[in-house]
Amino acid sequence: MRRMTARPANSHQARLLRLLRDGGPNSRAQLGDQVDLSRSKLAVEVDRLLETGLVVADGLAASRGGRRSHNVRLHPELRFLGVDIGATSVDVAVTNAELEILGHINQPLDVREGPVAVFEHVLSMTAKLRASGLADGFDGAGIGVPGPVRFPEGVPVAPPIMPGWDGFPVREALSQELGCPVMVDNDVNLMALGEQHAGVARTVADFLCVKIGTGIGCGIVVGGAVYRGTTGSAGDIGHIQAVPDGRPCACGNRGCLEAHFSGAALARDAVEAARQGLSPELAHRLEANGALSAVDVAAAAAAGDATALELIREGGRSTGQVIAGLVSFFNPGLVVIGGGVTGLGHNLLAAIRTQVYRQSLPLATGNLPIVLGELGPTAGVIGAARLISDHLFSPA
Amino acid sequence: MRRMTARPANSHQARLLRLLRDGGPNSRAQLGDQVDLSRSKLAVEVDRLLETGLVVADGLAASRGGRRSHNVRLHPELRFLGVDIGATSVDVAVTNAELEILGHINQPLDVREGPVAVFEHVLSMTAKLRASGLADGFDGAGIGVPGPVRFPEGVPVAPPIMPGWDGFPVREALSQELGCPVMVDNDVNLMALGEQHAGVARTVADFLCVKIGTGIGCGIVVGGAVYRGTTGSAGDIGHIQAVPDGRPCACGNRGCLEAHFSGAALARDAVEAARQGLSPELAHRLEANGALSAVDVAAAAAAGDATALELIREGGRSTGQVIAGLVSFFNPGLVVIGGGVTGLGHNLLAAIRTQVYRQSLPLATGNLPIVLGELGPTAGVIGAARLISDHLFSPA
DNA sequence: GAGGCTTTGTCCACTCAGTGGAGAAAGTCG
DNA sequence: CGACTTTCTCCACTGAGTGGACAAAGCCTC
Repeated sequence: MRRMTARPANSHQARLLRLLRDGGPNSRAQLGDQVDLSRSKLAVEVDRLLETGLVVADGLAASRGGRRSHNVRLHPELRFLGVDIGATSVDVAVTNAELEILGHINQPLDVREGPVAVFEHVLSMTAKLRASGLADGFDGAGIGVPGPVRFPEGVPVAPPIMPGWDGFPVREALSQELGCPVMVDNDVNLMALGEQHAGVARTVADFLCVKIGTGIGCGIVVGGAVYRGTTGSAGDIGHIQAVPDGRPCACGNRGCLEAHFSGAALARDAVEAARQGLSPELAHRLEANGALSAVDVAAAAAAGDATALELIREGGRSTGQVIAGLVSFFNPGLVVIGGGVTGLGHNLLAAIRTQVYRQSLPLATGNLPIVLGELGPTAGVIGAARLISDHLFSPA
Repeated sequence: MRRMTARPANSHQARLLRLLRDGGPNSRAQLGDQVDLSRSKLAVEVDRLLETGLVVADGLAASRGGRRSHNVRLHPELRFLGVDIGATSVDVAVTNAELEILGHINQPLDVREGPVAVFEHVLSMTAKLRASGLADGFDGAGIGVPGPVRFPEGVPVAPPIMPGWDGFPVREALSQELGCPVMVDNDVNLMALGEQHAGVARTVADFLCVKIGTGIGCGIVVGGAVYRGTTGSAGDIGHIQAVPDGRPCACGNRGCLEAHFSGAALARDAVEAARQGLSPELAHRLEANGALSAVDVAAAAAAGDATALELIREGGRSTGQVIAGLVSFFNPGLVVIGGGVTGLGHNLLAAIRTQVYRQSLPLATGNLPIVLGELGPTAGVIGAARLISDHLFSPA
């Protein structure tokens, strides 16, 4: 394989590349239906893309009632790397130019081990994917980290849960290691991008994507583009007050959403309930594993454990309380709920919905779907691939 | 005078018109410094604008060390009308093409009288302005209403405080009466536009503009453009819960921000305090006027009345509580506080700041100014003029 | 006030993006 | 096989935009 280095020379070419990425192989004629260019001009730009090698001929298409058209597609050997670093695990995936996942590895890993250790893992996972023959190099990589990022530079800033990463030049370091362009973003933003690209948010311009994992964050999409805020911390809703004078939070305040509901908080509350003898189901599981997680709570609730169910409902209420405010403020066209805790499924969703529909303005909730993400654990890596492909498929 | 009907023919002309609007009279050479066009092309576009009559010659500029340049400016007879309909009063102003206010009238008026009655007032105020010789017609008008608007059509939707207006074709009706293009928006959005154009937010891309008047709303500016949400209700923060299990609100919930702090709530609390004998100052003023408003509370606080001061602080805390959440979520570069209640001045601002800086994330508040609006009651009408001029100064 | 330098404005030949029509090539359908 | 449709290519033409040459009009110094 040989790596592609060319970039689209103008906005038309960029547009065409994205159409081929999102729509798959396509004929000149079909592309022409979508781009508002004369056939002549379109042919010229496609020919130029063929010259660069970004696009290749792909045989003849079926006839639409006349001469059969010559299909073109993105180069089949293009490869993107998507990396999603969570608080407690890492996902690495290889995609083709159409952002289809060709291979995907997940590994538990504590982000607090610091950038150097984490990078070692990421690189060894990458090596494994390469060794399996899916790629012998990458044309671009996207990487998500669980904290705020100064987006233009690709550097984490003051990340609360990953202190050692502050100012670490993630973009530069990874770019050097992989020998390809790299873009860095918050993991929540990448989840939103993923759901927008291939999930439930495909047709919505303005939406929120709430990720409930170890912590809680919210991806904000405005007019189809991720909004990152002035310092890159937009969507950091974990420390919005959900319960006045509530539980103390690591941030120093009380009643933060994250202190009341998140993977960590739920595990803590479950252990507490088990110890207090409130839930035989949870106690049983605690004894078996020595620890509890959202999965245990979900299983207990499914088994009819009232305490577990109440924990989920209570968390949904807190989350819904905060989301209700955001919905009134932002008036989104869709709210996506994702992250590890979504294993709690319908019970959680129902509690959130109830709270939001009760508290937000009717005009804002009137036609507002609140749904679970569709892509599960792959949303992040797809979003990462989408991030870098958006970058590469834009005029140089 | 004769009205201008031409529109810019392309994006260059639109750009030039906006530069002349925001920078005043300017020479071709100076314009060239700002637009990244060759002098030849620039001259062609300026000549075309001169032909349309949108732009006129304006004498010679001072020398910059060589040949003196010929200035051009927007046609001096262009007139925009800015209308700001509040809950309890109406502002109407005439501006020139540079959006400088040439005349401004304010009149108390209850918006609940309905669109027909309000329009009658607006038109008679407009007639007064025309009679004073400031304009004999308008090239465009912007109008703000205190409720959500379906922006593309210029029609209020389900406005809680102005029930009779639901679905009333404001844009069409006013356009017909005035014989010029009209754009309609939420009054809060227009305040944000005004502060962006000529006030404190001139250089900020992403900011929030919180307007505390009879109700409370928030203008959202993303990347320099007003964000309106999916159904036009974005920024409607008056019914976000500020105090759990707090005061009952007209919307049916409890503890809404508006129920705890707004012009209406403050007046209610002040009367209550006066009646309970907690505040001699307020009681005195209540007896004198038969009613109390934010102005009275401000005066009482300034006179050292502890109860009045506490009312302000308490309101600031509630408001700050909600803003803190929005700041964490939105990560703005600036928060502007405006509206009638800003007469409460520094005490209010200090309470809001304290609460926000305490509750929001350090990264989001680190370099975040929270300031009072600069334009006071003229922000709305300037924003209205800006709205229509943005529309007219964009390619047809 | 003459001469040199700078800035501004005008003119013009040239490049290149993009259009739209003509017509060839390659299909389908009856 | 002929009529019709769709796709692709070719080409003349338009119009946007560039950049250089040059004239006009200012400043400054000697």
